[in-house]
Amino acid sequence: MTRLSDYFLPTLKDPPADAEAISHQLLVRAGMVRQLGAGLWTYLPAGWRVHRKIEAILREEMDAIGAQEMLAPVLQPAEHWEKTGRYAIDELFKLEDRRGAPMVLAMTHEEALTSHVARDVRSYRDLPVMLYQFQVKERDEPRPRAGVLRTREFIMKDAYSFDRDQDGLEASYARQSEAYERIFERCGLEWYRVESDVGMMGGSGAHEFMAPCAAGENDVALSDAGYAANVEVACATASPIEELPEPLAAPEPVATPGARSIDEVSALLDVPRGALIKSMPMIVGEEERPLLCLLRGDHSLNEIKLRNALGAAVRQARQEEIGERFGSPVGFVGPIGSPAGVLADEALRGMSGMVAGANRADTHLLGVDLERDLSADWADFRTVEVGDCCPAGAEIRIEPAIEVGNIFKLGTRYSKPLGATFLDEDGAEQTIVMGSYGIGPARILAAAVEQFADDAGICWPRAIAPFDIEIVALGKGDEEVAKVANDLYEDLRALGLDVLYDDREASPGQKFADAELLGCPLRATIGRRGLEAGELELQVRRGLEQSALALDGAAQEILERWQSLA
RNA sequence: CGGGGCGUGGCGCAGCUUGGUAGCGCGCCUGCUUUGGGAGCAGGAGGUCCCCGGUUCAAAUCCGGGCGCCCCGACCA
Repeated sequence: MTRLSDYFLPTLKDPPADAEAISHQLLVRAGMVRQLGAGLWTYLPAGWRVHRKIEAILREEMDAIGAQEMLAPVLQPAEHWEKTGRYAIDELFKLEDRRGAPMVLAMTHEEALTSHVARDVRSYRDLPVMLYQFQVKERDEPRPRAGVLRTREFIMKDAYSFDRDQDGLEASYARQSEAYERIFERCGLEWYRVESDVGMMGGSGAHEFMAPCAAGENDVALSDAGYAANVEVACATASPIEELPEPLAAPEPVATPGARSIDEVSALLDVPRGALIKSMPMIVGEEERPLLCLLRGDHSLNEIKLRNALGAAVRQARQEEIGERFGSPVGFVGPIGSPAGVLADEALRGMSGMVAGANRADTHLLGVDLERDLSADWADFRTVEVGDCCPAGAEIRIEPAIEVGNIFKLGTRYSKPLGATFLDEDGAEQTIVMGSYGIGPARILAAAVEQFADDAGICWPRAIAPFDIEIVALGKGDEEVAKVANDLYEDLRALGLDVLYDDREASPGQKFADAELLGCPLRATIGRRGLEAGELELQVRRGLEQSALALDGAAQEILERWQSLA
């Protein structure tokens, strides 16, 4: 019997001073997690129960699509990471064994799993295969934050698909995606699937599963027409600029002494910020090629989109490089007459009467029309903004969300360097086509706290609550109360519910407060008052609605109520 | 990596400016009373004041160095 009097659930009246995020505060206060170091968290019994419930759901859904559970080590020889070129990643923990051999702590398991498949899969007959595990990941995060949301060590469900060709990958990817939808639905989260950047994973396509919440680290662009994308990759049509200056037959210089920023120039010339052309000196790729990137003055550059458009790494030019490579004083850089290549953002198409830097101190040009005045390359590399229009014409809004899962089409990013190949029907050697699919149970847990908490504490979705119901017995030493509580406990257990029994010698207020903090979906209160009427009181945690229940047949009634909860 | 903040009993904090007995609330232990919304009374336990060094008769307090943690940004499957 799980009695609170001997269960390790150290609750706190006040949140730790350094906790900011709601999930951070509540998980600590409710006695579910404790911090061991920056980004290093221990799950106490109640918190671990939630984690395990989430794992169970993941396991069922992975098994249901034919994925096979296994386990690979966290500590790995560096060799495999050198082969895939990921040994240089800053977030990768590196160490040496006693012989001085370079080792790493895995941040994900593509190298390990792909190596095994490379060794043991030889024939098209062995494919496709989908493997998964729950395993610790280690990442030397530059900044762990928000309690359990961004940590240096965490458990991930990571799955990997191995197919013989792109069609196979597409099918595996679709199966995983559908499983993910069922998983987040079952966990009771509010969630959506968005297009995402492939990032350091490499590969040809990716989606993220996002749970909207205040503590979210990602910004997601959404529209009522169903558009959903991480702002890192989101594309939209810009809202037009009102009151553009008159177009001119040709660009004309204008004195703008000391006006180096968009705001200064806009104020000095009395034109909207969007009438300016923002010229951003960038340096592209290994070869350090200078490139002048042009944006509407009120827009901002999205380095990820730019990198993806160029297919190369980019960075902003340093102050001294601007003079040397872009031939202009800082603050007056512009496209016309620029020695560097020019790449204009699509939002500038068709605009005339624009203001741009003149590549001369204290001077700008009026009446610039990019398509008329120079031949630039064009691409979409601006960050979308609230009020833009999605492809279906609906207005874009942006909200914070936490990434709870992601799926990647890896292609041959790992199979090629690790030699994961097979022989096809014709005896020809082919490279395996891969996908990878990750979910962080801790993030599901934290997102659920964030999404459903109220002033009193956590309100767990039914499927992942540490316990289904908490019985609160009132009245110290009242044997009848204790007996009724005990009986109810056993009856509910027999019906398959997880029950927590608060049998402590604490005041009613304290017990109620702790129960609401922990957030089990139901609370059954048994006290003298109710007993005399032959009743107990049932509280639904979400909404705190209370009702009286006849003691006779209470367990069955409670089960039915529980089944009807979200 | 840049900016800011914090480190004093389990939690939240005061004390530091102006050096001299380490304090408050909550929690914890014991006893009695109390039991439908964080109870009352009485008694009690618990602190290398983050660490190292310096100044001083004397350092939580002043000085130097280090470490840890949090927040913002950069970064980030």
